Amino acid sequence: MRDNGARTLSGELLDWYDHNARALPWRVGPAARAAGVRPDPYAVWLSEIMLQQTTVVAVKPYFEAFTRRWPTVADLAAAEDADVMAAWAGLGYYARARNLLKCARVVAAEHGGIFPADHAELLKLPGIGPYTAAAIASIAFDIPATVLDGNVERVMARLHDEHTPLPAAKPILMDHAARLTPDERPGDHAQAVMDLGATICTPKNPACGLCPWRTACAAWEAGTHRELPKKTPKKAKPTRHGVAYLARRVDGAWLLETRPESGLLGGMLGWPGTEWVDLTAPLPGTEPPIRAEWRTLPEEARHTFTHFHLRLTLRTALLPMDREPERGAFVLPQDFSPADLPTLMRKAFDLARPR
DNA sequence: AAGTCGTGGGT
DNA sequence: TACCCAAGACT
Repeated sequence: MRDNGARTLSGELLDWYDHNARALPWRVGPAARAAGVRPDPYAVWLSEIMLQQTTVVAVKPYFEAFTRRWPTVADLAAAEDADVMAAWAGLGYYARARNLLKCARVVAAEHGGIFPADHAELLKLPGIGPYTAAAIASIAFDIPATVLDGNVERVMARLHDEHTPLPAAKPILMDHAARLTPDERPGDHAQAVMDLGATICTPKNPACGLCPWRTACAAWEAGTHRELPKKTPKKAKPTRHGVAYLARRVDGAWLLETRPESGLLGGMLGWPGTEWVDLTAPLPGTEPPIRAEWRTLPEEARHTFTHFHLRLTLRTALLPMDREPERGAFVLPQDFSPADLPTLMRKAFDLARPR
C-alpha cells in the first residue's frame, strides 16, 4: 500500500518534472503526454535498449539513424543482420544489437508487430530484462511498473540514507522505489526519477539546492549524500596482448572477417588475428590469414574493455590480386566503411591505413 | 551468482 | 594517469 507521504513525494516530483523534463528525441514530454499524445512503443523500446549502460549523448545519433532507416519494428525485423551490426558499430555491448534483431523478429512474427502491453510478456523478449521491461511498461503503456536503474538506485540510497553497498542493496532500493511509484502518471514518474538522478542527484556534486526532494532526503539531513550509494570495490583490470593482421589488396580491398556470434565483439566485423592472452604469457603464434610479406607496425593499438586492457600488435601487408585467404574475405573499397567497425578494429585501421 | 560484455566523457 | 560512470542483460 502506498501512503499519503509517498503520494505527496511523487506529486512534488511530477511538478518538478513538468517544468524540468529533458527534451529527448524518443520522449513524449509531460505537456504533450497530458494532451493525450502516446509514445511509440517501438521508439521507447529502441531507446531503452540503446540506453543500457550508455549515455544519452552517445545514444542520440544512433537513435536518429536507426529510426530514419528502420521506422517500424517490422522494418527492423526485415533488416539484414550485417546492416544492423554495422549501424550499431561504436555503441558497444554488441549483444544488445544481436538481441535487438531477435526481439524485433519475435515481435513481428509472434505479436503481429505490436509490442505487448504487459510487463511479464515484455520480460520474456530477448534483451529485455527487469529494468527495460518496467521502463517500456511504464513509459509506453502507463502501467505502474517500477524502474530501478543506476539513477534510481542512487536517488533511493540518498533519499533513505541507505549505506548497504551495491549490488547487495538492490532489493532494498527496489522496495523503496516501488513504494514511491504512483498509479497516476507512472510513465512520467519513471522518467522523472531518472531525470532527477541524471541532472540533480548526480554521482558527484549533486545540486541539492535545486532538488524537489531535498527536505525529505535522509542523506541530506545526515550530510552523507556525497558518499552514497556505497559500492563494493572493483577488481583491477589485467592486460592482454595479441596480433592482428591487416591485409590490403592492390585494388584497395581489405581482408576482414565476421567474428563469432558469441563472445567479445560477437557478430562484428574485425581483422583476423590471434587469441588475446594475458601479458605475462608469450605472444600467441598464429598463422597469418594469407601468405604475404608481413611488416610489423612500430605502434600497437591500445584499447580498454570492460574487464581488461588490450595491446594489439599490428602487422600489415600489400597483396596481389590472385591470392586466396585462409581466413576472412576481401571487402571492396565501395563496400567498406571504417564506421562499420567496432572501436578497437577502427583504431587498428587508423594506424595501418596507407597515408 | 560472479563474470562477461564497449565506449567515451568527466574528474 | 587511472578511475568512475552511464535508462543492464545474460550466463
